Amino acid sequence: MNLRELSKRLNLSQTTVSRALNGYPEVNEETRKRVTAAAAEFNYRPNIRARTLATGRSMSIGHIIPFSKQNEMVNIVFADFIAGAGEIYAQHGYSMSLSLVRDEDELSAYRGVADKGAVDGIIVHSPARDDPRIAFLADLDIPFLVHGRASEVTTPYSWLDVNNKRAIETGTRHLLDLGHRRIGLINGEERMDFAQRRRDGYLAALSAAGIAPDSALMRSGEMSEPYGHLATQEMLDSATPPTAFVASSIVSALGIRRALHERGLVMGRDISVLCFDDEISYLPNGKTRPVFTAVHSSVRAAGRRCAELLIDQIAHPDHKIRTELWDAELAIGASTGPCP
Amino acid sequence: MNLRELSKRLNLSQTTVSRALNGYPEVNEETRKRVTAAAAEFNYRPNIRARTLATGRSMSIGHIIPFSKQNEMVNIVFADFIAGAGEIYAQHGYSMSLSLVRDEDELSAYRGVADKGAVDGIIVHSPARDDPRIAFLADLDIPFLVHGRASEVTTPYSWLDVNNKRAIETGTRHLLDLGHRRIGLINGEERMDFAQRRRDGYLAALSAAGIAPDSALMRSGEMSEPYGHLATQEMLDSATPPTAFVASSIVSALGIRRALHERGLVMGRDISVLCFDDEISYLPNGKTRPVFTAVHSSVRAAGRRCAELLIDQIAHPDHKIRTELWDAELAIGASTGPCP
DNA sequence: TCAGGCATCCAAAGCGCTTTGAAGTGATTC
DNA sequence: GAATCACTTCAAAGCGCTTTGGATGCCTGA
Repeated sequence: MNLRELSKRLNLSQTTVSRALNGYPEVNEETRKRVTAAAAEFNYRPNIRARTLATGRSMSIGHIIPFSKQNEMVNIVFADFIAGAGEIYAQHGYSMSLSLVRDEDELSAYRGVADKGAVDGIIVHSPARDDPRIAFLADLDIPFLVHGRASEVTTPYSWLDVNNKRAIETGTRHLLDLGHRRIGLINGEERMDFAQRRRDGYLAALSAAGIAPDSALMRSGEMSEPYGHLATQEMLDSATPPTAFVASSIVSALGIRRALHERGLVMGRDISVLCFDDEISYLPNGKTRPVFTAVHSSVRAAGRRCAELLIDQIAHPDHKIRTELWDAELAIGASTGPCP
Repeated sequence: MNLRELSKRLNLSQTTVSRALNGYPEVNEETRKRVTAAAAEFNYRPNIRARTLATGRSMSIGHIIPFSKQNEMVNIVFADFIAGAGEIYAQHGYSMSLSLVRDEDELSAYRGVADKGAVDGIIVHSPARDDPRIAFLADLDIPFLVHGRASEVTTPYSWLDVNNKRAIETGTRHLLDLGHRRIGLINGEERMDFAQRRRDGYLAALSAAGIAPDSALMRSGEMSEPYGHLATQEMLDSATPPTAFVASSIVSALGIRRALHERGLVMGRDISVLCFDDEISYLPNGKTRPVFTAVHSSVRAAGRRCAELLIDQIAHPDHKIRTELWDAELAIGASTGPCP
């Protein structure tokens, strides 16, 4: 049952039926009732593909999600970001189209996203510092927005990011204020822009306190529980172990906690732990009394806001670039205390 | 630059240009070269919307992901499932379209998925026991496959599921074999089909060992770290605390571990913990020596297989229903030991 | 010489919608 | 009585591709 068929049965033109169903004003109320009744009776549902071609808009937003072949990991925060963005999309009648693209894949692998007309806009996740996707998309002349930034990219582009540097700088200063002098950093992979910025924040805080960085205290790798565990073990085994840790993710922090427990160390007393907390829904840090002292910023809220910004950008292609920098907040939890 | 424009410049018909670009045999090699060269030169990319309308296939698979308003959670395993499915889709030229649908939303909220022509097939996630989506989709007459099952639904449908009952039954028996008699169950929400089946497995194992179930030892709720923590605390505070726990997820198991540590209890010695492990990429349980004794089954592999089954179903709409039941494997880790 | 076959290419008809521009009603106004 | 207007409705032209059902020319073999 398509529009032509339906309009024939109603003895009306396709125009009228289409307008009746889409709520246009120039159609008699009585006619509209007849039409909607018939549509329901014959179980008519418009073909979205045809509509999409006729209107020139696909009402769909693409998400490009990198995932590394190496560790077969999708970024931890992704599910919550999507949940936030999905909420906004639903409100505006958009749907969401995903492409998981391996690190090593060609840019041409953005099938279903970069294809002309497949989506009305694109959100880019977890950019690397010199992410080639950004120039590629700018060239494609399609609205897009980056969650995060790519410091080495010179093309202008829209983005929303957390002030990662300031966040970790603040967190590290908190540990310094507690008297810690040897602070371990367990970071994400530093080709990722956010990881680089977090390291910068860590270094800035040390430097402000007049402490020389020690490369033995800085690790970067996948943000998984076992990596946090491993890195902690190794640092604690050194001759001059750290008295505190800064973790780039609450997931790595879980690994730190496990390593400390195994050695009978009490978190917040013997060793302090501070982490960046994206407020992942199934790993909440506790509202009133956080388990981990953390700088936190809701990735779900970021998803919502990115969706809003992109939709706005699609609606008004005139003023192009928009950027937003969010500050993370420090919340003191049970995992930090004065340097013993 | 569209097909017509391009064919004009080449002094060829649209037919020939289209065929040249899509690799049909009935076009001169020389002409094909000219065409591909011109396509590259003018940066021609076919409009996917038009193709989709002309071919009648959207080359896109929809995923319906429920998420509960209540706890604002997207199922933990979702990201890895998607990563697996996405791999297969990429191989077959499909893209992936997501709809996050709130529990309380009407079925009509499946915009962009149930819309006619938007997708060629659908994967349904985390079905409830009487999930209304299944009958709805069967009615829509579109290929779909359920990851999991819905016991109370009578309409036949395709599915892939883990044998949740047997898995937890096996796990529970392992604890019983170690001498445990009071075993706590920390389950997911039991309107979810898998949670119900896991409870069934737990009860079956107890019953086989001649142990009467104790409702004080059975909890169900969101599969988050804090819930695991809370449930454990409460059970340990009872007059007759359990000596072992069965957790429905590795995430709840993390909460159990935290609660035990807080009380100075050693996991695997004082209290045993067994969990169901979906092999989430950033919470791996350890290959050689698992942290948790667990019944495990890869949700990423499930994603891959679901994608394969659905694509096959789309290609051969004739033999309709296909089902697959996977067995989870028990792997002994460090978290279980003889009842003290 | 001509039928038949092969290799290329093409015109045109969709796919199922939206939207433009125009036209058909009565009712109202001058 | 003609002109104007608001309200409805419609025919038809796209949107940009794929695909059907021929054409066209050239070569082969009888």
